[in-house]
Amino acid sequence: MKFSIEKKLAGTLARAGTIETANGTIQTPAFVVVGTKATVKSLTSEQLRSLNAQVVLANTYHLYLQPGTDIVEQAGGFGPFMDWHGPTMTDSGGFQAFSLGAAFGQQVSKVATGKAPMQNIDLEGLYSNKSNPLAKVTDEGVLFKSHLDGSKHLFTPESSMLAQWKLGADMIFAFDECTSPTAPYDYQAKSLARTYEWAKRCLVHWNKLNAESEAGLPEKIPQEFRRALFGVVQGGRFQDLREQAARDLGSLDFDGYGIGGSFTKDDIGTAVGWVNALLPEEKPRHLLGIGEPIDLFEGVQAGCDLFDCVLPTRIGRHGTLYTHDGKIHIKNAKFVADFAPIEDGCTCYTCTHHTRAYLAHLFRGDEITAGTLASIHNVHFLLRLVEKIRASILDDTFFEYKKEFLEKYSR
RNA sequence: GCGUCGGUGGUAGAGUGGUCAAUUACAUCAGACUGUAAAUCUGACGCCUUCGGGCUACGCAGGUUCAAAUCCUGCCCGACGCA
Repeated sequence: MKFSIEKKLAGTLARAGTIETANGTIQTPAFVVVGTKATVKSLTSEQLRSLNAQVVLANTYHLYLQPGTDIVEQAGGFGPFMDWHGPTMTDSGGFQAFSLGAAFGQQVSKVATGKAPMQNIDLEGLYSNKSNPLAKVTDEGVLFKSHLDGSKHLFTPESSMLAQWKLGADMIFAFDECTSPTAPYDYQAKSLARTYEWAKRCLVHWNKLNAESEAGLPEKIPQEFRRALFGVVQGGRFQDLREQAARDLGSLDFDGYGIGGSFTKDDIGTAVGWVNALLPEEKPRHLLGIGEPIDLFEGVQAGCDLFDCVLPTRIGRHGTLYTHDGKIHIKNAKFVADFAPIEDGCTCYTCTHHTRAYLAHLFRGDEITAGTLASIHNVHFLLRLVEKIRASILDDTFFEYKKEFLEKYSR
């Protein structure tokens, strides 16, 4: 992998650039579509190509459990397995330490909502084993109970590197602990220290795997074809922890950085800015799991190059669609006889072929095509949005575009 | 015509003297979802309310009872059986 910065936006941390990989080039900032189990839910790889998706991210935990990393390796990696031949990424399984651990059975997500996210949460319950979670974090690694069959599996930095090696992505993430936005300072600090130790172990093991695979080769693999390892910055909502993590990880020889973990809706841009101000400028930064339109503007402005998010496909499947005037719930009664497209002027397949009334009908009838058509529209919406953000950096109209978009979107 | 069974909220279908404005499911109306335990989950769902409660309701009309969706009588309607 090779990252080049094409243009920096004056007065901000934002930049536009390119990431070259063995499987193609990514224009950044870029929105990475999430294909957890080597499929973007409800979409075929052909549809991803039609949408001009640039890069797909799969998940180590899910593919390790099913069908198993060896099967994926035999297929040539998760990209070829799913007939996706562009750039790829895999997440390390670290997020599942959160979603199957502290978040299990709680109504917390990685982005806390509300003005006082630390209140009204049962911390006692969160950090005891009351909710009987499927993941338990120790210094050695994370002990998972499979959500599929209850079987137990230990993920360590080393096993995650090996699994990701087999999954074959161009860019992979270090194994980290994604903490809850409700976790108190003491826990965040303790977890951060652990994630730092894990980061070093990941680096060592990843280098070992690479060295072994290159041993028999006549010459060294050129940088752009080498597979990349991204370190993951944690630290919750605390400035000192975030900055410490950025300095510590920034001094290690990672190819790029992921920014993970906890935020509140209001501090995404701020907290990310703390981090990116300290991370090495010449390496790409991926804001993990973030993808509301507003967050994308904030993240870019704060210096992020890559974003991934399940929202477009998840909320799409559940009947919520993006428009430039804000989100709409297509199942609402007012759309049953609305024969306009989801959004006038939208060039996606769904909008150029189908009406709101048809979508409303498919959703009400529980037809699986509803999820597909909605996902096509939502993914198209976010991909085009980030493309426009990129263009606005290149021609110095970022702030005008941001203002124009947000005024309409959040009106 | 006789006999049997049955008529419950938008639908299906529980309940068979008080704890019933009535289990549940579906439908309906809304909401949530940010490195996917997610084609998922949550709330509302007779009318009114100062949120204490009040009112009207289980085919219709009467009756028994302190109390009826639940028991009795008549009527109307439906299914099946016998003529």
